[in-house]
Amino acid sequence: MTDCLSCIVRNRAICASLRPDELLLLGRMGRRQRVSSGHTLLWEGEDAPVVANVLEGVLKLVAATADGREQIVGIVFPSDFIGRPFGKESPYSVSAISAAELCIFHRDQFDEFAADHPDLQQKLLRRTLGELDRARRWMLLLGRKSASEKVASFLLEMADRLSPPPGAADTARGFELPFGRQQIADILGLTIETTSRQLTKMRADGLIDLPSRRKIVINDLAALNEMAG
Amino acid sequence: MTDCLSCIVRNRAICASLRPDELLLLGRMGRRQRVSSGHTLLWEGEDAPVVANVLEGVLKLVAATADGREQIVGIVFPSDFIGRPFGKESPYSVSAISAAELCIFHRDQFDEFAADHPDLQQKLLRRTLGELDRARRWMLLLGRKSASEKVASFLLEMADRLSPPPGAADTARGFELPFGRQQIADILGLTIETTSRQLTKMRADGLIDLPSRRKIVINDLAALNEMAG
DNA sequence: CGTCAAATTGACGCCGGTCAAACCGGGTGG
DNA sequence: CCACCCGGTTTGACCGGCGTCAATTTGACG
Repeated sequence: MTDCLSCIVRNRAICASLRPDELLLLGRMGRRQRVSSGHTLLWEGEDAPVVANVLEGVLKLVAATADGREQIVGIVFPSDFIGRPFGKESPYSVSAISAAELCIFHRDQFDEFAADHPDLQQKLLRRTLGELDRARRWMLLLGRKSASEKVASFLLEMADRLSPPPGAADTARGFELPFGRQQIADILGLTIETTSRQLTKMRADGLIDLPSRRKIVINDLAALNEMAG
Repeated sequence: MTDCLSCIVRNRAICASLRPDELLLLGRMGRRQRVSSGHTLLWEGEDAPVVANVLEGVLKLVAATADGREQIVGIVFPSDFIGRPFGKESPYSVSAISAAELCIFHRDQFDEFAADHPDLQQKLLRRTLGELDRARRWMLLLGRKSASEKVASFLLEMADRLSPPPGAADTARGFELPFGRQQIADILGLTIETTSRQLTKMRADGLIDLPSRRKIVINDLAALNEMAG
């Protein structure tokens, strides 16, 4: 049985709204599962029988055109929720981009449980409203920003979401992306070449350092903010 | 006092979840308001003290860059809900693009009411999840589709959302857009010139007719679907 | 040190943006 | 009824940013 009380995301996931006895009930419905990097949980357009909380790792939500062009439409971090309550099929696919651990529920069981627990449903509503806001800000980026503005905006958002908490051991500024270049391109609606060129130019201009393939160090936050448009 | 029982959107708006006595309570909190085309209800980044149901008319949600480029990030039709429950400021502005009638609530009063009415909150959650799905499909369009694919996708979506119900009086195929060319461009992340050129080309190719500035008649649905990518 | 995928760099072309001019339709006033 | 006006739209000419294709370099790992 799943031990929810000691769960790493106990206080951050939607479960935080539940009392211990309710948590026990939900825990009985859930099942922990490890998935390896690259594994696809839900397929675009297919029936989506499960929802889940993310305990560890990072996943991407991907929409694709008929001829295979891909756009990443969401990034899922630990304590985030995935799947589509109250809907049969997923409008995008969900894949792990790192090894991940999930807490999985059958969708209809979860829906039923949620209907009986308004606080859980409110947490889910708050989260969904936040995701919607984020998606809409991203639409501005995709529709109206230039390549350099896109990359600058991306770095700022990632610095915000990924920077280690201020008191962390590594005093080294900077953060490690969970993405490769192609995935950054798929997030920004660019090609991998354009993405790479923009990053190289920013390094040449001294705005950032790129100490390894996936590490980013921001040298000039103000200039980056300016550039983000 | 607002008479909710006879409201035009009684059965389609989130209020549909309420019993007559609950509706009476909510009705006391609400206030009907007409706004004229062009009026902006909420400003991007400013405090958003109200939420509302749309009874009549069409509104747009707009995000903008510092230098004035605009992207429409949502379109709001009758029975849709606007505003940001559980959040102080609006991440985008909301403006009427036709004369409109709204049913307005103070945000914190509404939040409180919603917390006590799980069915209302569930309706709101379902709606928000639907909006999120729509926003994400639009991200694919903005990030990865060509101008012709964008315009074709737009026409199909509008045909779907705006076509008169099958048994309507006007047997004339087609529909009337609530947008001008500039607004279509702002929806698609294009310029007005590119949008205009694509529409003209589609007419030249016989895919559509443009009987007046805002009317669209689709002649070849299959070809349009093909073109949408 | 060898291997291989990922990333970078370069050369080139095209789609869609920019700027400018012409056109259209609907409303107003003579 | 018609001339005029004016915002919205269309059309044209031009050009630059970003995509495409291809070659090279890098760095992680055995």
